[in-house]
Amino acid sequence: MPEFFHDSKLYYTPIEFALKHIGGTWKMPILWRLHLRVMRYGELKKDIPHITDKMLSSQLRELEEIGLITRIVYAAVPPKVEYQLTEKGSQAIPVIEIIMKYGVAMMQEAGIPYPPHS
Amino acid sequence: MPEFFHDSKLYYTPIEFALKHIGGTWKMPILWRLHLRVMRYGELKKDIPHITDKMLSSQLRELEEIGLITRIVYAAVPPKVEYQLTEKGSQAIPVIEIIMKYGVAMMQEAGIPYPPHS
DNA sequence: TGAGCTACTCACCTTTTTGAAAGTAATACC
DNA sequence: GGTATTACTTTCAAAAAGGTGAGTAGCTCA
Repeated sequence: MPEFFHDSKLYYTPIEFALKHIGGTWKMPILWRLHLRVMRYGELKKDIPHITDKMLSSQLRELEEIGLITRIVYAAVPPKVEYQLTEKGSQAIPVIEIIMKYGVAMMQEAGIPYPPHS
Repeated sequence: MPEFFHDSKLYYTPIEFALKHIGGTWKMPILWRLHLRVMRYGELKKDIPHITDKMLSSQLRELEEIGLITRIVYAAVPPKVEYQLTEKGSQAIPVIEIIMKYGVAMMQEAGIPYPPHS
């Protein structure tokens, strides 16, 4: 059985392990934006519709922990913090891109227009 | 805001919509096997470690509902039911493949051997 | 003095997903 | 009659994910 432990969690497949890194509702939208440019916390929050502070900061922390992004703190008041994709993080971008394209294709097959008129 | 409804559920991104089709712990492992060959319920159950009857049958029903697989019932006792990937389902295979490869790459970077000796 | 700014954290709650265990239908075979 | 077979369903429980609303630090500027 191809199963394994990592950080005291049991995984069954590489798929599960992959989605531990980039899965959930918010991780891919965050990574995608950070691959376009370095962004501050507040910029991400404005740019990602509906995300809450709790989800944004928890997901950023998780992404930092597994090494996909870097957190850069500037000693200033009010605070300034930037997030940047790492080399490891950039490996996720082609994966995210193909999932996005698949999603758009499925939407078209379902008759949903996208993007919903600009 | 690029958000939309489908089947009375609100989606924020194409990524979310894609993962509605192929996301969760079990859908990709199922689809991957069915792309290799047509399989019976019991064969899938034996081949996918740890999956329970509840998860297998519920995931198969969801995949059938959105048209990624076909359910073929033979009038026999005891029952015989086969599952087959549809044309629409086969569109998901390249996506699954790239996620699998990414998962394996992440495992190697984490020092986890895969497959864990055959 | 007091409001404003930024990047958060915390406690609590609801929803969604997954799991465990048991039960069922219909027929064949002993 | 009793057992085996296959493909399920049902109920209850647990865990994981996500959402809500409020609060905080520390300095600046009016």
